[in-house]
Amino acid sequence: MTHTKLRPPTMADVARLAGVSHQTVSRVLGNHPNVREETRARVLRAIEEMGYRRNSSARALVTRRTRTLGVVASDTTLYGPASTLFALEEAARAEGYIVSTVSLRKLTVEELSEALDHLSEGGVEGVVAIAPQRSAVDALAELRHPFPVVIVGSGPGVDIPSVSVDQHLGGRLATGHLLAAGHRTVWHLAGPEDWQEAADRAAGWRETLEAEGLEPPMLLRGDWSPLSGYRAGQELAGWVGRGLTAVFVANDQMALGVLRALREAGVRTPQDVAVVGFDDIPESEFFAPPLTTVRQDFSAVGRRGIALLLDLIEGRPPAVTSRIAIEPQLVVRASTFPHTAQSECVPL
Amino acid sequence: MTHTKLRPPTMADVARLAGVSHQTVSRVLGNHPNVREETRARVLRAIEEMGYRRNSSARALVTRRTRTLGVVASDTTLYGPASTLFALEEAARAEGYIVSTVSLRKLTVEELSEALDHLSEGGVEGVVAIAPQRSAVDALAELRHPFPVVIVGSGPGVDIPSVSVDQHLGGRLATGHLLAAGHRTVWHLAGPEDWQEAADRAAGWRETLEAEGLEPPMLLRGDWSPLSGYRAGQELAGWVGRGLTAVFVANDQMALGVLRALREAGVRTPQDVAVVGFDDIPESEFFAPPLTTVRQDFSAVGRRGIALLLDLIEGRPPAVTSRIAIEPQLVVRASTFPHTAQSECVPL
DNA sequence: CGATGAATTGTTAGCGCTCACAATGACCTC
DNA sequence: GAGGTCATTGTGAGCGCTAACAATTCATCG
Repeated sequence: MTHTKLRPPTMADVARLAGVSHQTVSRVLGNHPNVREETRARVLRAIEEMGYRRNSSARALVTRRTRTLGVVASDTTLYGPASTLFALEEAARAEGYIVSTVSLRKLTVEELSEALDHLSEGGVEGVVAIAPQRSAVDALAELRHPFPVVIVGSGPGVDIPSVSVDQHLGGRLATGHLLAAGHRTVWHLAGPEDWQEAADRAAGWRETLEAEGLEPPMLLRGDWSPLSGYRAGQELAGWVGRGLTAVFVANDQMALGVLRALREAGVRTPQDVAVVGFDDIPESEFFAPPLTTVRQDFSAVGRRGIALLLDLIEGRPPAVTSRIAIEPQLVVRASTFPHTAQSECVPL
Repeated sequence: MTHTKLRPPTMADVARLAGVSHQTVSRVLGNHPNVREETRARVLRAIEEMGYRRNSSARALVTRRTRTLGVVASDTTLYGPASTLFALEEAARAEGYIVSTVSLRKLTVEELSEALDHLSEGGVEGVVAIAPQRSAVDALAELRHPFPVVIVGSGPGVDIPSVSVDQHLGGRLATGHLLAAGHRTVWHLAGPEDWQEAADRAAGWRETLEAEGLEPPMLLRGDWSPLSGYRAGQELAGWVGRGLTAVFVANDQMALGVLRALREAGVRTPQDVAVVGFDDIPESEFFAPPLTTVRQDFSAVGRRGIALLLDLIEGRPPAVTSRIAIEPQLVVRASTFPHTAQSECVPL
């Protein structure tokens, strides 16, 4: 542990010790080719000896590059946002960028505006916003900011570059799977109205039913929490025996609540009602019963998001398009097939 | 959206437009008292008009303060680390600091060393390490770094300032609760050996039993995952009828796996075996049955961690002590009392 | 009415680094 | 051996800001 309050050594100090000019030290640090091997070694020794580290502020001042990206997120203790955050940081670090994060409790215009200001003070070169609500996207579109912004987690909406998972396809996969299993229709417990993902999943569900000439049953809404799923589950339990045999729930946490409500109502899963979730959180495999769900590749979202943002920062034309959609994947478990006792993905 | 590639306006540009010196602009921005009201207004108008923002690098260079803190974490998609991360960022932002994060997959010496280097390049003034493994703490103690480091999540260990929840107390609370409910003894499924938290929880469990003159039963180990809990649960099921009526599981995710294994083995919870978890993840309330568990105040950990780090950075003597422990809290649900159908904390 | 001090504003000097360019010297070529 | 090339190193300027000090203005008072 070495943290003296004295002024840390500068490049000039190192240069003096190594008997060269400060510029030569800079060249060594910058891996400039034209430095004699012996000189380089001497400089490196001096750096080591003094415990020298380049002053990032001075460097940033002259290069006009802070190599720092910002991320704005909310609900970061939930699996989805947490995974996205992780993926973004990892991808950014691989490109040599630092990531500064702001985690909001709510994505209101005021909070978003403050967050962007805060990050701006931190000197970020660009920002990724994990903004799954449409209202947040709209707010973002209105805000002025001196750097490029990429949205992650909301599909096409306003005119801001975005990366997201193809939620519509996810909804089709889930619904199609249930129909293929022989169910006459599929009910849906959706997420909050304002969420783009919720809307897209619901749209995928509705269109799949309509493509089969089926009239979609009443749509229920939750707020992503297990509690809201539990309440919806109680309502759903009342429809068992009146045509309800399959439910597509818009996320795994709500599905957990639904499973509990059904269980408490004496409804068996999957014999009486099959349930499909969305997200594939690590716990899903161990629910009662293990949950069939739709897995999203957050890592890909993170990589694409960072790549897109860097394109924008560098002024390059964005790689392919600036509206990137990533394919989700169905994971079948016991909550839809009574005889699939275990996961098909991670066999026990 | 305003991000031109032209050089952004400088303080001098603003000064020219406002008809003052750049220093006066600096004074306005710094809320210096001795600026005439009319001048201040003129400067603010010019700032507004040009969309001026202070260059943080130039500022940091001269003040020698980046107002940036670093956080190193791993397993950030898990509830505990994610909550801690969130709390740390929120606390730091409240103090006007930016937070740069590095999320590692494993806390090896190499990864930690690279992480600290990376953050150092980012110019952090100090770092909070969410390092629950003892090996990580040891590694941290050996690493040289030019800024103070605070550890969060590992109790007293090496000579590094730390903030953590009193895991030992948590273990006592859980075990005491089961004994008070009339169980003759309590089994324990612990976390990985290397984790300080796991060791502390196990120690609390063991000492509570020993204080009652009881010989602690065989200790089982998992890796925090539901899968490892499931496997341990299968083993535990074999001991039912041979003195096993209560299990204290070191986290909620493993408890989920235990519950599933018991259920599959035809063992009822809590009638045959009572189960207590640890963490109080949002899902716990909806497990089958709802899980009695120990809740940790991550928000307090975050605030205290940041406060401690800032004390160190400012060179102040740390507020009280540099070994802070925060009290956890028992949350009783149906997995220990058959007749408590619902949570006592969040009534449905 | 000129002196006194407080309020307000301006001037100058770096912070530590990179960039552009200049200088040096070794080594060729004709 | 004069001129040219290349590799290597040094010099000077300036990035945009704040801190210290200097200068100016203005109200106040003996």
